[in-house]
Amino acid sequence: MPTITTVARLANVSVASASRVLNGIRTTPATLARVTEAAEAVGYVPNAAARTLRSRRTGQIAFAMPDVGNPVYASMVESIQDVARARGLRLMLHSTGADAEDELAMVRDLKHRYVDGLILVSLHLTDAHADELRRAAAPVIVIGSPPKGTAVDSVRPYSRKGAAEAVRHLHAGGRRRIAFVNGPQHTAPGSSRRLGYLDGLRSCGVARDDARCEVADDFMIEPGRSATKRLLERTTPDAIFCANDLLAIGALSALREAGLDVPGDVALVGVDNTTLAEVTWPTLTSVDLGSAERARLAAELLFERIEGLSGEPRMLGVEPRLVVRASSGVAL
Amino acid sequence: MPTITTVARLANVSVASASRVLNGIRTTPATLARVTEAAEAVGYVPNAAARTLRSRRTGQIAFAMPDVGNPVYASMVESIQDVARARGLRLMLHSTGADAEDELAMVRDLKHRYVDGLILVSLHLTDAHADELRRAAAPVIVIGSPPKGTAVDSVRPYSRKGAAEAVRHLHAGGRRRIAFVNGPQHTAPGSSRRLGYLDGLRSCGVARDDARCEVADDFMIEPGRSATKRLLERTTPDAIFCANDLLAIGALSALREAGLDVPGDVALVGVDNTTLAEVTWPTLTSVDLGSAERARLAAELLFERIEGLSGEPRMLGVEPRLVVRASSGVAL
DNA sequence: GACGCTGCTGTAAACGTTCTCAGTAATCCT
DNA sequence: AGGATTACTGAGAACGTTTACAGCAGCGTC
Repeated sequence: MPTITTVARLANVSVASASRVLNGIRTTPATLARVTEAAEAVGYVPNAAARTLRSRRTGQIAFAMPDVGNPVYASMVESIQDVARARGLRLMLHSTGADAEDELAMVRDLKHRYVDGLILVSLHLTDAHADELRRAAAPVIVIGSPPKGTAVDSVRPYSRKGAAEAVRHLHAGGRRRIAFVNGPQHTAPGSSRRLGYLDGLRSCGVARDDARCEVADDFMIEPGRSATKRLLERTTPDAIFCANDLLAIGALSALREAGLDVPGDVALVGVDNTTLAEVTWPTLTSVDLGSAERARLAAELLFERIEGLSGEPRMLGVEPRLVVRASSGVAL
Repeated sequence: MPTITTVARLANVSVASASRVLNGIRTTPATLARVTEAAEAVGYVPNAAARTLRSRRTGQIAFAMPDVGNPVYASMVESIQDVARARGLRLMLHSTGADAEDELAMVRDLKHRYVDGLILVSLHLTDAHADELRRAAAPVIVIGSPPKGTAVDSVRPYSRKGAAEAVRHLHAGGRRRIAFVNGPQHTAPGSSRRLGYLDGLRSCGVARDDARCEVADDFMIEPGRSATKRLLERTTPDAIFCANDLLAIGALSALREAGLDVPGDVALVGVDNTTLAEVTWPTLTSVDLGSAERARLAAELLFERIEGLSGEPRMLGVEPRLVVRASSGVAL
């Protein structure tokens, strides 16, 4: 494998000169030509480890998310990859399984300095996170809602607002018995979507009825299905707001099994506006929390930090947007 | 940032001894204790670049696929990540957009030695690929069908067989006008699924009718939709076999627009058995080509090569499996 | 008691870059 | 023409590890 020394020797210059040419620092046309030619001739490619060791830049960033299989995160990966590619950076992926310990390990691992920074999606940021984030060895951007006072850049969704909007949309469509299928309530999305649901009811003047709320074990299809079944055993809603699209898809199948028509008997709204929402039948009305956009912003915040920007932690948000499709039964 | 020198100094030993302890090479209990303690005390973490530079191992592998957004690849990522994590390796992701030049660049980039190996999903392996793969700087495993004689380990799907099986399934369900919506034919999946479709017809004794074949620009939903529309303009099939699930989902929406019932009027079968297949209505019968399994195998082949295994290129395959759901209109 | 082992340890080289610094050649100005 | 300035080059240190090698105890053997 040719090294820069090989090139220098062949071009009859010092390694320093070779390095300069290879890094685009201006030199005499003669040396430039000789080095370029030599590098070309031996097929020289700089060694990433050596370069990193010396320059303290890896040219890599990491993205850690709960689950690669979830289309929301897939879309985030896509966004980040776009930005990264534009800057010539490589993207390292890590699926944490929403495990706090694993998330923490990820932050701690930054000490190895194998990446220049990290974008972390966490559903539930604990004090331990805040602690670890404070002494992180490289810039970290959190996608999610860190508790007040956590010294970290973050990009958050306005879940609560979006959820309320969804409820109002259902109400405007004439629904009065609006149920709620949530994911785990101790997570940030779980708790804020619940608050949003309640906000929505309140702003429509509908009394809250806890019998209409059900919690699934996880933000996934199958848990959504069984939660909806439990819900239907004790109440007959004319609409269900689900805390994300996967839950909504589960609900769809439970409703279908129960012989209920969507949106005829029960209207349905999800959250996240994943690609799945266009694929179901009926197509799924969903609150777009701007995942792709949030990921893009996170990537850009990260790059600024990597470039050396210092200063107060920044907190960005992306406005929710209701995407109306067939499942909510409201004409456009 | 503490380095191994810091630790050595604090423990009052040489860096060599510190290194040995840190790498689990046996020493005197006394030094072991002193070094471990010192490392603990200063929060020492070895520097990845330095370690890589010296040991020529990065502890990273790369996975390059056409498109992160496609659930097939997402499931592959998941599989690979599982295996990688079990071995303490990190996973680098790259989305090529199915661009041959980008794929080649990926292989060439191995010369930078920032990963120990690469798993490459390519839809269309050219001679240029074969060439580049031969002189790859690190082990590469291809998921796909490299042309005969390409010196590379590969894990391939039996698309042709799977496609034929799908056609026979439709025929067994009483369908006689079985159409085919394919993706780009110059790709490996495109051509082999086409051959499989023809095999299937032949083995059922149904005459081939090119008017029933349509080609979409890409293996995606929207192209599938418009291809199906074109198809319906000139013929009235009672079944459509689509070259993958995304095309099938597009077909579903075109059929619905045309007022045709699935599976009543037209039966539908896709390929890949993605998570989407369970989400559509009706649920989608699909040929499972074992993506997750193929990815897992690829990862394992790769690790063996990284461990230093040499020898003839190996070629693995995974048997297809038809997963019957509602869209094909055949009782289970 | 001398000798050869065995088992640790420390010194120092190596991995492949980048970059500071000093030196030299070329150019400019007066 | 001579000094000041500029433009480029080369030597060599540094980045943080791992590891070959030599040194040196302590030990058992004859």
